[in-house]
Amino acid sequence: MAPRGESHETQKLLLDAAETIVADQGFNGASLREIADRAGVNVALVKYHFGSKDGLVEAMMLRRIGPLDERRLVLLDAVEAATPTGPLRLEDVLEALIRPAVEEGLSGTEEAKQFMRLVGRVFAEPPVVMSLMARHIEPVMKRFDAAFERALPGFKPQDQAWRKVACMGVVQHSLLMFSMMHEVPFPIQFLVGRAPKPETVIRRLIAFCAAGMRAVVEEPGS
Amino acid sequence: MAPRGESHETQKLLLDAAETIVADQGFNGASLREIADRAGVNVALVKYHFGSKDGLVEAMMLRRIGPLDERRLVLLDAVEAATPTGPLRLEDVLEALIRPAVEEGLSGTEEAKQFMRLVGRVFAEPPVVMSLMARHIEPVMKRFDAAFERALPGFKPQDQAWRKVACMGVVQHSLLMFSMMHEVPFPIQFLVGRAPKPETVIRRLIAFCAAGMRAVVEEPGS
DNA sequence: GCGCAGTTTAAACGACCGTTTAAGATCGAA
DNA sequence: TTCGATCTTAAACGGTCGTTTAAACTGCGC
Repeated sequence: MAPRGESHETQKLLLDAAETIVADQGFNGASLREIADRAGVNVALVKYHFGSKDGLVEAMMLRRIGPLDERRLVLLDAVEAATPTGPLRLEDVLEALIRPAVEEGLSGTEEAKQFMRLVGRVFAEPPVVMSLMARHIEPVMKRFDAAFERALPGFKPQDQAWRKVACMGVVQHSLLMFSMMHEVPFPIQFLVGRAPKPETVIRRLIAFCAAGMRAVVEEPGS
Repeated sequence: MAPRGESHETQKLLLDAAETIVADQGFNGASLREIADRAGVNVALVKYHFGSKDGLVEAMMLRRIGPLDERRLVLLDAVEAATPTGPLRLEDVLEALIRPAVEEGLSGTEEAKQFMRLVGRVFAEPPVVMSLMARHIEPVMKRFDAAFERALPGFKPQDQAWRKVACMGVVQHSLLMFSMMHEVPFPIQFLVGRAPKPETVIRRLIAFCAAGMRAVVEEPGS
């Protein structure tokens, strides 16, 4: 079809198929034959274009992680530029963290939604997937650490840490639940109502996380 | 060794081994041969005692889910009994939800900790695992729904729903992070400090979730 | 002693896995 | 046309999977 140069078409077909199937069944559950079938290409092309299953999944994740983290940093840059000194508004920092993820997960292409599902369960994946994600998100998190310190002056670093973990849990779990709401075999009924608009979700998650991060923990002196 | 009657010993060995290995590698990644090896018994005994891999994992989960949910309901009963009418204290309801999970996940036996790791990633598992968990936790969640309505009167049901999802995300993700902190190959460095005591974690998560649940979301009128 | 149900064992079954091979197709360049 | 790099193909490789088989072992009632 398009022989000369690199056949980006076949690669794209494989990456798209991998996104759907890996998000659905996880790294171990997704087989190369199923991915290749969905892409409509031969299994051996995985080795040819990506070297191995690990290589395919790595390329699949890199294609999405980059733009997502970049958007987060662009938004964070804007927040920091608007307030060069003094405390940042906590809600603004949280929005830079949350908005790109929600927009990708709720109103992106079908493949982008699938990818956000995978992000929500990345800690369940083998080291190949997990460490790749961790490696790329670490410098972004360092930037947000500094921003949270400016937004919540007076909080000790270890207090920031667990609060940030809690926020990531809110975002990941909420996106995962929204993505699973539309699956037919989803057996949990305690999610009432229809899927809200992305802007609504963003406002809700920011409000929840901001209140949680500002929460004061009473000391055990009692 | 103990032939007559049912050989509960072999079953326990298999369940313990399955807990560790399934929590580590997920349902798809854990092989029966590895589980049987760790248990020190023959692979065929899985079929004999549990019928299949599905049966083994199902039995493994039921052994833990029951006591965990029971403790949650006992605590919730106490809260409701102490305040038969009028609004409940939100922190008390959250404690009934959070305390049993944190205590199991941070100070239980090694196998109990492993199980809580699995709970934190249950949404990434095949329907066998996922639907089983969902089926058993649903009636418990119904009870907590009613309790949250009493604790936050004036909130609409769909507002309760997403807030509860956010809380579950906080608890699951935090426990998962704590359990992964102690793994040597864990590549994420943004969790500073040592593992805190369970009581500290419980107070923190309750404070974070309570503040988040009370948070008011500004309406889009702007 | 023998029988017998409960339990354990080693070995094999077919299926699927990720990977590899070697040959073929397809085009632009010479 | 011939060459050669790029891309694709069908088929097979060794290995592991969950499952199954059939035979052995175990301890109690008879």
